Amino acid sequence: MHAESPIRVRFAPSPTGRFHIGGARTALYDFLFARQSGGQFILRIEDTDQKRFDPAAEAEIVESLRWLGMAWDEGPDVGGPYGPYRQSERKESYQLHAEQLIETGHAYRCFCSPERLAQMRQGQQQAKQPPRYDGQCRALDAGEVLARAQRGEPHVIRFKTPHSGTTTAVDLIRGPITVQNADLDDYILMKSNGLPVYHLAAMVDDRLMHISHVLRSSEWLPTFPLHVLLYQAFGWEQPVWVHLSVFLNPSGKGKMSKRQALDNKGGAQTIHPLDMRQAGYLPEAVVNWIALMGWSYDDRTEFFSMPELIRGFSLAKLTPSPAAVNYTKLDHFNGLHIRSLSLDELNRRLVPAFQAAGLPVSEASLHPITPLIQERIRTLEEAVEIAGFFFRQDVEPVAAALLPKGIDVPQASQVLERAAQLVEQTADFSVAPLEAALRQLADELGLTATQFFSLLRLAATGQAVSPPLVETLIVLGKPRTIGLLRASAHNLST
RNA sequence: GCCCCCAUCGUCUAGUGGCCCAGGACGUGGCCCUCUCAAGGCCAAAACCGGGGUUCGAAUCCCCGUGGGGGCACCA
Repeated sequence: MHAESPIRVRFAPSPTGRFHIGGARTALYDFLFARQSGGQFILRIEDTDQKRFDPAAEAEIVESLRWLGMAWDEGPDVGGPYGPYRQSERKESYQLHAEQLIETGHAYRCFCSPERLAQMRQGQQQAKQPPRYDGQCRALDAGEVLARAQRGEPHVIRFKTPHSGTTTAVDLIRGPITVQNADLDDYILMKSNGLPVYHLAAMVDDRLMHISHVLRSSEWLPTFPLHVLLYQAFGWEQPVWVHLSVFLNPSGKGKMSKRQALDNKGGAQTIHPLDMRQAGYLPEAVVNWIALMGWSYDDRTEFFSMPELIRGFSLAKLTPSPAAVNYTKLDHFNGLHIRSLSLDELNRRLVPAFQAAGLPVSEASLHPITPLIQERIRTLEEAVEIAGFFFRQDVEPVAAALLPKGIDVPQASQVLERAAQLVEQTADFSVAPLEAALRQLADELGLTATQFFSLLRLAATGQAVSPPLVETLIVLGKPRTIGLLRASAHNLST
């Protein structure tokens, strides 16, 4: 806890499933804190559970963090001075530390079978007792233990939790938390397969990797005292502990989970960063959004770029209460970030969205369209909805049933023909003159601008909603505009 | 059942004893702008969980309730 010691933080996910925004936020706070303090951000993979291990999960973690713009200084792929950075590759270290605990009287070997433990737990639950190890192996004779172990009898190593007294664990944002040691269990530290459990592995690694601040989910609060006890048993100085609040479902009821997030209709509500990428969200927006769930800067500033977050982040402004995920706010941030992008940058990011929809778009062909839609879209996906017609050859002619109020079929046909003629005769096909000419024509025809432009919009785009019409016609070009207007005029006259 | 954490508008939050009959943002409603849709501008409704203390004074401190969340695995 020395102020002078270098700041080192780690994000230590377990590769057991899809990577979600809860993990992303923990990583983000780690990253921000490390960057602003000139410290190191370390990625450590906690893969000690063979049963739940999923090789695809580590790839998703890496890909997600990269997409979100968080680079780590040490990790399984880049190495570092305290590697390896995968716990499955650090077995010996855990074994050594467990042995040390046994030697110092802080741990013991337990030969109880999983079956016996299950039975014991069941009995305790029926008797409305808290399920805890009954300590049968705790006082085993040293000679017997040695003999059984040497014989190869399967066993685990348990922490010898004090039966009396209290333990105080200090969380940076919650203050001291004191518990009765009697309420704690003799937790398993090493499984019978020789692999450590989180409690041992994480503490040993944090120590060996010189982690100065531990930022982790508040799911660890219940076993926080055990972790402190472990540090004390080893005689180590503790890091600064920071437990981050959990994310709740949008309803505020229950911990955020995949199932409930997907239950909400609307489809776009995913908790996975990579799905957000696919749905047309900007990494800048996702980062901005998750940064503000559990942390705040002041009483008014909400828009942040990554550099601004690095500058403004502070552990002191973290909040301890759980936060319900709010997707409309994500949309809002995405809109803000889309509008803050340069035209060229937005253009570049828009191309893949159109291509994913099967439209033949290039950066060059999209270039004149991007400025027309920048302030109209909230996701990159929406760009396809609003401007996809530019690249489609199958725009439907106006149907009689869709005509704007106050215009009948013969009149509509006539208006479109007149508009086509006007376009044909316009020498200077640019915004100001074309708009002036069109408005004059609307006037001559006795139509309001809304009626007139609505009709043209339908004919030129096949949509009731589009970018500004005059600009749209210019991008479409003279021949295509004339063709589209006449196609509808013709369609309505037959 | 036991243990732990949390508690300000619907949601995210500001607030660390007087600046607060509580500020911002999203969303919602209205108005303006306007060729549609947006964007933008203006306005509005909307909260200190309850009860006891402490104090000249409490959203802020303490206690008790209540509510919500988390945990109680040879998972992390």
